[in-house]
Amino acid sequence: MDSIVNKVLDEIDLQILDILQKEGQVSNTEIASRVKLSPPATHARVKRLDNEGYISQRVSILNQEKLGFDLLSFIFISTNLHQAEQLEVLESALESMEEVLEFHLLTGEHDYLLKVMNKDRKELERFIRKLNKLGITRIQTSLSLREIKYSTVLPIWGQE
Amino acid sequence: MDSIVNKVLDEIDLQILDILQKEGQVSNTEIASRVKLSPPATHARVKRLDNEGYISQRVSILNQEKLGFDLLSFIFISTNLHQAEQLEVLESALESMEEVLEFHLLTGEHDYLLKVMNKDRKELERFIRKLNKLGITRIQTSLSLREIKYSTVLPIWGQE
DNA sequence: GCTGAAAGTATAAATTC
DNA sequence: GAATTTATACTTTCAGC
Repeated sequence: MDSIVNKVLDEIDLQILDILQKEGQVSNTEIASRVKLSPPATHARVKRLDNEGYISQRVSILNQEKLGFDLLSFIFISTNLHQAEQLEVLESALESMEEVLEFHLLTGEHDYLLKVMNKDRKELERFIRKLNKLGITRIQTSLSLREIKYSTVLPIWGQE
Repeated sequence: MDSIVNKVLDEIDLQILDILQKEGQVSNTEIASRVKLSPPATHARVKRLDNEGYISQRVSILNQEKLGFDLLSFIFISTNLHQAEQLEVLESALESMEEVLEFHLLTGEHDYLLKVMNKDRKELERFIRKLNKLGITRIQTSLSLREIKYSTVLPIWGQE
């Protein structure tokens, strides 16, 4: 046995979640046949998993290249802000920017990592200028030359 | 006007893609009413966008916390491998690991960034040991203390 | 791209195990 | 209590226009 998970989710629930996280489009009927349950029973489980918050959202992943997004950057930023309010302002400002795809507080003193998607260098430059106005003291930008893997799939069966 | 995009995709196509990337579950009927087209016309567009590869995949995003994934890390690795074959072996080894959610080649000499999801420190330690066996000379690990934002949505309307 | 009809799904209710 | 079967509403999808 593994963790808390198995106390509320059985094997079939995990199977369903794993199907959904890999193929969001698959029909309830199809899931039912794969987990060897009737469609209504399966549907009830999916609904339960949804209501209980195991499924955060269903989305379509668009093709970055075909839509002209050629410039993915990872930007480390540091700040010398210390008051909680100031940090909150900074965080909500960055969070609301659509080009910011991910935003993490990292270990260390007020070090953040941003994953930023832009169409081109000009847009990235504009973005970095916006950062400068927010009380950020240090900015270190790394460009992604090639995205080797991009997955939203959690390794729910563990790894060996 | 913006880019190459608008030569093959009109405003309605972009609207459809934007709806889909934010709400993968929404029905064709609903999309149709939002873009003010009939369901069949809308369906034909969605199918076209799918066939032409604008939609890479449809997925469900699961709740990390509820499934016990408490440890998200960003790992920078460097290698002194230079032969293309060796690098390919390294890349495909890392790509196939389920705990590796993202994998990017960055600017610089053979510097990669990994986004790695683990349940706990023990699993992360096991993962790092696996890295050591692959000819990686330098490993720098940053832990995410808090995920402030996580989005798969491309800013297709541009940013201001 | 639209309208209207046919096929296929999802979902609710009633029943059984 | 949970899954199944039966029945209904909805959606997708295929004609013809």
